[in-house]
Amino acid sequence: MSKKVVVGMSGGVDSSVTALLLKQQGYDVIGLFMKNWEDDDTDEYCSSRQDLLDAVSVADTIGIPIEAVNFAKEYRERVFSYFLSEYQSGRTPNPDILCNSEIKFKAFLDHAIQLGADTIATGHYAQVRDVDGLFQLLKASDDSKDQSYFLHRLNQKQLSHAMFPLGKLLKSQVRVIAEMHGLPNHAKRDSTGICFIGERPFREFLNRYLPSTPGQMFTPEGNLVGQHIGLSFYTIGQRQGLGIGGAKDASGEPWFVAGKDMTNNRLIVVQGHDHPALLAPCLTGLESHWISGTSPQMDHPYAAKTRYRQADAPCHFTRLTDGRCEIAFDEAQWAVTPGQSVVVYDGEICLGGAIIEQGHARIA
RNA sequence: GGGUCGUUAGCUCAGCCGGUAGAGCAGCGGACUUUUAAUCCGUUGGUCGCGUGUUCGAAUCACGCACGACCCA
Repeated sequence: MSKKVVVGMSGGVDSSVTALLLKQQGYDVIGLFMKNWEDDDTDEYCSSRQDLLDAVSVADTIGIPIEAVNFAKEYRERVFSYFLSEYQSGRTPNPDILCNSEIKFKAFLDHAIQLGADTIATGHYAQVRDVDGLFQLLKASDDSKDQSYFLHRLNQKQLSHAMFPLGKLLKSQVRVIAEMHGLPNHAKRDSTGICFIGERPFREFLNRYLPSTPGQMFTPEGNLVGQHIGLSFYTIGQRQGLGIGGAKDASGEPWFVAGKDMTNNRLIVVQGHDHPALLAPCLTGLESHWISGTSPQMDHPYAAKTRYRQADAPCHFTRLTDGRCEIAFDEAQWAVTPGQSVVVYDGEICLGGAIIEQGHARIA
């Protein structure tokens, strides 16, 4: 009897090819379609019905069973509530990281185990390596699609049950495979936006859940330069949506969000992409999570990124108390944003990371 | 009361000695992207304060008016 693997199928090309490859390798593959968001099933942004149809169609083509599961309650409780409270506190969370550690590799994994499977597979671009019983998360071969950033909060148990069959493939190869095998969604657009919620006018979406408290925009020097609609609706490094054009001493350069003064409800903005207030050579992190179970070494050169799809930046790590840590970069990083995650790499190995508490102007 | 300067796209401004207007920012759209940003590409938009005059022709010259800033009394 072949090994049973449950594949999370989204209706997209990546998870479809994942299922296809596992089937070809002889696994007993079961497809599961997750529906985790149903707040606005009626409106135009809900594409999950089409996604389900695509997933079913692909399963049919491949010749595997598929069923749908609904973790909307879990998603709302474990991911979305956090997402909202973070925004309300003025930070910029990354819900998809939580979605992986709490939904796909927890609720979904548990469900798969109940179905009699020992392993789940997803269409993530990343790799797992078993080194004498210690599971490592590695970057994908296709560096431009690497999604280890989103998976850095997985633990040993979760990784031990995970497979990422696309880890050694290029995205372009995945599309070719899909087309070769006649998968009906081989040309479907890559999905973007928050996992399960999708892409949508973000302010409008947030505004449905969060109160907006308008206030004023100031420069660090204390000059009033504009009005804001509520601090929750901005993030560090943001340029668009500020509505500031032409000031008295205007250099003609665009304006960026450099900070938030929550107590006075003020948005701090600066002019020019390279303004020093946007640069931080150092940051402190909260809720550190290390995949191996132990934190990185203090005197070892690592690389880290403070945002998804950012180039790894050389840095050094310092462990602090209470799950906090400090990361000092060789070169200052642009728009280090509280609430986002800093993810640490040792070469191709993703070590884990922490939630950014604050960027600092100088190394402590 | 007198004088100087200013009034051009949503904002800040450029348009030399006349031939019916441009740039940055903002805005909008697209690309990139399973967070949010950034970045890149493209793009809308102007009775040139109002009136009269000079001229073949005025945002550009002259005169008057309005408004604004500053200066002298």
